[in-house]
Amino acid sequence: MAAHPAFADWDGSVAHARAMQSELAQRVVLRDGFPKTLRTIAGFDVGFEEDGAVTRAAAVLLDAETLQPLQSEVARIETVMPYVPGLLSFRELPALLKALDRLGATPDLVFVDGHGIAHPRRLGIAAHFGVVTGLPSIGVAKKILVGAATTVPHQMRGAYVALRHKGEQIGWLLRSKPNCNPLIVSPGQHVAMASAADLTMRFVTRYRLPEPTRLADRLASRRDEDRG
DNA sequence: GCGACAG
DNA sequence: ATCTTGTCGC
Repeated sequence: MAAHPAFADWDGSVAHARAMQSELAQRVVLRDGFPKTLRTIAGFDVGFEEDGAVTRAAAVLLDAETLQPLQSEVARIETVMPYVPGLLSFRELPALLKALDRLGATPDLVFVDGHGIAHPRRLGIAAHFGVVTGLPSIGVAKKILVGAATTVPHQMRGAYVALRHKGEQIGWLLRSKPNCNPLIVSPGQHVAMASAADLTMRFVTRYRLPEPTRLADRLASRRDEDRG
């Protein structure tokens, strides 16, 4: 099934995938582990072609200071698994890792479209990506998978409220843009809960999505009649 | 048992 | 995720 070494020991079953998530979740560290001054950051997202038969991942490297894109890569692989809520990383991570490979560079921080620890077993695709690569990561999703917030964030840009699940905070609902649905931001690897929202807002310009994820989104989807 | 369910 | 034009609201 999966062709990437990170999935070499997976027997292909849903049960084993869940067990692997629980084990990998133990390795997630919620402590800021990135340079004080970010040099480069990257955004990752996935899209599909050929009716889902082909998985296409996009990676965009940006200058953390100017937010200007420095490099863009698109990787394609044969789709390895259907979409199953909670097991998204087993479907999309192989392609994302290939895109990171093509990037060659080592960004100081990575943003992945999807959840970090805001997941049933605390291992959303951004957290999985971080544990496997060792890179600091943050998950930026558009919808909640699990958990709930007591209130909604104020309409002011940058406002946020906690997303909780089973007695613990698993992320934030962040109003990145006024009058737009809040983003669900959660730490992946080497990022503290308290820093996740700030770090994300740091890269939001005039759109709902932060630049890293927004640019990767355009490349992964077929909106920008593409390249690669 | 019944719904909810990232992309 | 993906198929797709116009339209309402800030």
